[in-house]
Amino acid sequence: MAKYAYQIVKPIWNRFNVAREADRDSNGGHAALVQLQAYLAQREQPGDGRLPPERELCETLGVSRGDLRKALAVLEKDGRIWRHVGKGTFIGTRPISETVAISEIAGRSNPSDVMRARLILEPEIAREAALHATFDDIAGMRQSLAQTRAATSWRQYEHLDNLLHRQIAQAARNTLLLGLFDVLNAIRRTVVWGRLRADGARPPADHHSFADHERIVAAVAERDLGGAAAAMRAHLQEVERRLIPLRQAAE
Amino acid sequence: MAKYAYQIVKPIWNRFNVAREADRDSNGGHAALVQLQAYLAQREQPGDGRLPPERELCETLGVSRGDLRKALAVLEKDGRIWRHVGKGTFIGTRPISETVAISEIAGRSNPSDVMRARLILEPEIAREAALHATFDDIAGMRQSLAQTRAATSWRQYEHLDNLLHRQIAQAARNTLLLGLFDVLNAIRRTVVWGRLRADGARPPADHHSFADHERIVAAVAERDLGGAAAAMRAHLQEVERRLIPLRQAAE
DNA sequence: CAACTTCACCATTTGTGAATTGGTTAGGCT
DNA sequence: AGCCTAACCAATTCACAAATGGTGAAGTTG
Repeated sequence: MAKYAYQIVKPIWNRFNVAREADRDSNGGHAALVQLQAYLAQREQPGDGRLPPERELCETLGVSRGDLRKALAVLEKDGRIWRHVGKGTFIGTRPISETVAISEIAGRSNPSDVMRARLILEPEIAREAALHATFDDIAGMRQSLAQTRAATSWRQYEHLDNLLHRQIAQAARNTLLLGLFDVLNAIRRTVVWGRLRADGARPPADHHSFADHERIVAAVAERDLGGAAAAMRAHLQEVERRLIPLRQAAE
Repeated sequence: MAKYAYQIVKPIWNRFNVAREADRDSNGGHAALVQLQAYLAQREQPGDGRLPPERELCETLGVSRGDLRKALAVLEKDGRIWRHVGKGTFIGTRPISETVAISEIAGRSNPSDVMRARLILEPEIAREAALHATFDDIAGMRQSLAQTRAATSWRQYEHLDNLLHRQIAQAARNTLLLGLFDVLNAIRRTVVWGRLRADGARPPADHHSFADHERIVAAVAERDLGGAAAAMRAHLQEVERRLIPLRQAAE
């Protein structure tokens, strides 16, 4: 299966070998490097910048695998290629890390950081939601709102609260903002992990969040951009205010 | 392979069926729900909170798969279980994904989404930076600023521009905001990948970004919170304005 | 003896195909 | 009209083989 097209480079080992001075030692590696550079230079670009496997390439170039690896190591240090076990050898710089570890960020963040980030992101997301929400979005929010009031346990309430906030983020119709919201949310849940409320089996009927949430959804439904943002900001500030005594009690 | 131990619950279908009033319709779903709740209640916790597959469980409980699925849907909506195709059904809340794939978000985002998100995040990050930046932070920004002016190629300029914006985010002294900035930045680089400028070998001396950046850094240095946010917002809006003709030219 | 060559082995990744599992639909039945 | 059954669909998991860079041990050569 010859996926990758490449041409054979005639060995020019001897030419360079005898021409250089004081290379009684380690000239093999240098010759392989020259061979490899010549190979790369005359190589056409197949889009995918993958080189043949070492075991093939060393035969193609007429050098041993050890020497080829020395040459490849030089090019890798220069940033001209990058390698990975099981993947192969590729031309160019190593691609940026494809994934972000939630726990890594969460481990260096505290609840205050989380609250600050929420206060920055979520009001503006609510503003976008007020601009882009569909009727179905709003209907879904109203349904969650009603279910939130009917929650019979804090656990169920927090699940529904989560759902409502995410519905708002989804209504913003911006997958990137939704992605950032999800990242922030995952970190929040990691940071406040285990911080359960024990003061009552279910949220009281006059819990501030019910009215807060209603104001937010109402503003979104009325396409009141500023009102949605303000309502969300007020809600989060109230949540923050209630969080402080909890933290003090934990000390 | 019976990985999961569970006991058979004797059908109590009839008891509930005849006891309820006015349930000539849709009592099947309710009976299945009661069966399922009884099953979950008497079930011991095997650490792994996995339930048997639907096809087994409906036989065990003596209900049809359709009714079982209705009951499972209710519990899922309550946040008591979570399900996923190919994985199974599990007790508890859906686990948060430990890693977020950049390309997954980037693949569903467009440059407009990116710009909107930047306009939301970065001005507020600049505000935080104005509040928390140390002298070393500001000195580093000024150095990057000077290097940006001295860039000899667009590629080098963009590298330094990147660095400056990240220094600002770092100065906010909020690892969570910095993490969100990094995520956003990685997505931005993926979305606009390959959108290279061909109109000149290096940025012109009167490029708007130079003055923009100077205003931002100056506001941060003077601890002018609102000024830093406003300067960053103006900068990004200018970037956005310059982006539009590029997009039109691409059509 | 020092360097090179060759070979074997290791850890990671990729690819493939079968089996599993939640989600959905069509047909028949009560 | 609603329920049941069966079949199918799509996503996931699992096991296994092949591919690939990384490493070291033995033999070879000058």
